[in-house]
Amino acid sequence: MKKKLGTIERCISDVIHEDVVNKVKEKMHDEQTFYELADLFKVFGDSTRIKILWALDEAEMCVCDIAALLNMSQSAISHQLRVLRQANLVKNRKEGKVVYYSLSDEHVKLIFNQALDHINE
Amino acid sequence: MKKKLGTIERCISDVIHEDVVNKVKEKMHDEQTFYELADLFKVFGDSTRIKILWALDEAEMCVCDIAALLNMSQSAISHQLRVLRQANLVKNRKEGKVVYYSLSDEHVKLIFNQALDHINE
DNA sequence: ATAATATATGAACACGTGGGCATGTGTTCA
DNA sequence: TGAACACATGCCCACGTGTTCATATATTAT
Repeated sequence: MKKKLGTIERCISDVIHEDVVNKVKEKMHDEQTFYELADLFKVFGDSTRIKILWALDEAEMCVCDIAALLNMSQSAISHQLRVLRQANLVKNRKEGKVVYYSLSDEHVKLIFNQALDHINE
Repeated sequence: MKKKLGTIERCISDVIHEDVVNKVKEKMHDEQTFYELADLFKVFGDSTRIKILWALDEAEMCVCDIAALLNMSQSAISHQLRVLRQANLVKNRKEGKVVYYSLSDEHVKLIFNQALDHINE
């Protein structure tokens, strides 16, 4: 089964398993799905945001509370909450000057638990 | 219940819910656990790596195969495989010149599925 | 209205990271 | 032994991102 690939600079060899590659290629999701997945995980990929999400799973809290809990500036927390909002991971409710944040769905906890399972071998 | 916090520049107010914060603080995981979680998600937070992981869940593949499948350079794939190896997400098996990669455990797929659930509302 | 306070946001900066390029390592084949 | 090839890796740079600082917005109290 000879290769008839044209002038591709990468890995032109008979070792490449064209059948496998083609089979996998057929089953591939849209490019966009992978980007969306990566973007979601990107949001989880910061310890500050992880802490915020974990904390909000324990209790609804305002920005002040979270800043105090994590010993970080209000601004930093606010910026991160924005990211979490845009990713639809948290929702908020306003009560006077105070804005209370909470998780917007169950998936967060489920994903966390799977990840913890992995970390703990 | 007045605040007795010293000279902290952040959010010194009576609105802060000290009881809630303290309760959540008690239940907090180690700092390190959060970092490990974030680091794991960081690995998932790149579309190239996501594609590689997804592909390896479909079939064991060599570096060449993956590069061809994703239409990327061998170097780029190799760099990313290194990241995945260091995160213990993939394992490899050498056969002559060719190195075959595959997923190292089930968690990856489970985490993916939860994430897809979230994306699809 | 003015002051005080909770939160949001824009600009700027420091830092981390993905991938290209060049090269090194290990293996097969002539 | 030497050429060809699969893969790994170090260096580099362009780009993205988290936090700080300063400031804006919204709400309450005086």
